[in-house]
Amino acid sequence: MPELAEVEYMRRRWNPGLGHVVATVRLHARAGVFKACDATELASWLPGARLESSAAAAKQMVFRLIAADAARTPLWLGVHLGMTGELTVRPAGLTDQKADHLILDQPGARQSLVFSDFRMFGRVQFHVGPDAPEWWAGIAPAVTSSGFTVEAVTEFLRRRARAPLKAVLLMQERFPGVGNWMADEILWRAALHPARRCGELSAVEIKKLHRETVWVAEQALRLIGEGDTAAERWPDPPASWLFQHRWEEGGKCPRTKKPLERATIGGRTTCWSPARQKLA
DNA sequence: TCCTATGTTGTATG
DNA sequence: ACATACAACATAGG
Repeated sequence: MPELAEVEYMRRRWNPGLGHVVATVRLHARAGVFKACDATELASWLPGARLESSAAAAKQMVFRLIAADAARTPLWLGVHLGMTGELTVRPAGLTDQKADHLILDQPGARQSLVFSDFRMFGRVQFHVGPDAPEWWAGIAPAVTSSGFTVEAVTEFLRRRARAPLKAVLLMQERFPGVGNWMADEILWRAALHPARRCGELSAVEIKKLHRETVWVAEQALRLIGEGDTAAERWPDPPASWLFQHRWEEGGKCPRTKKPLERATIGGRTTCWSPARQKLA
């Protein structure tokens, strides 16, 4: 499920754990969920550590802890939700579920912090020491930051001149946090056909693409900021967004009221409004 | 049975 | 070396 704003929403779900000590850790190292980290190291460092803070960037989350050793060693716990990952806070004492991968018990708060993901495309990362690990420090500047410039987008599109716009918007090294629905939303608002080749965009079109990328990210973040993280799901955007119509059969473009189209572009199911987004 | 799914990565090909 | 395309990963639901 999770793209930029939804990842931020999931991060906040573990907020009740801030300031509390993780007494015990239970991990179920199935499939590839722990393949990006040393699960043994994680299991030896986390017990006794206190959760200090958390942050999200792109589709990555980091939870910062202070270890229980005399040196108060900083710990970095990373979570990527993949397609179906979830973070929850569970009352202490409940039995583990089938899709649970990592459970941090905080008896002082009578709760456990749980990472579950039935499809197992999610990833846990772990790093010990004062310096930020590459998987966190190496994330591209947020699309809502001053580092996301029209010039950077222009250069990026130029180097990928033959690729369809849709495929390039999904590239995390320039559009961190953008996923399938955000890419479609951005292109729809910018009135750009998803199959357009990146190299053929005018300066004005690139500017529109940049502006709508920022807008969609900002609005999505604002929207989920109003949501209750104890709820089943984050608040969906209003009906004026393509988001609300992209999956429904016979869906209509909220702007032109003409039928939407769906096809695989850039390897992903893509929805667009032919009346608004032209190829030529 | 076959198809789909809001993600990333490894591999093949150009 | 770089850009591009696509199978693979693993599971559930229509």
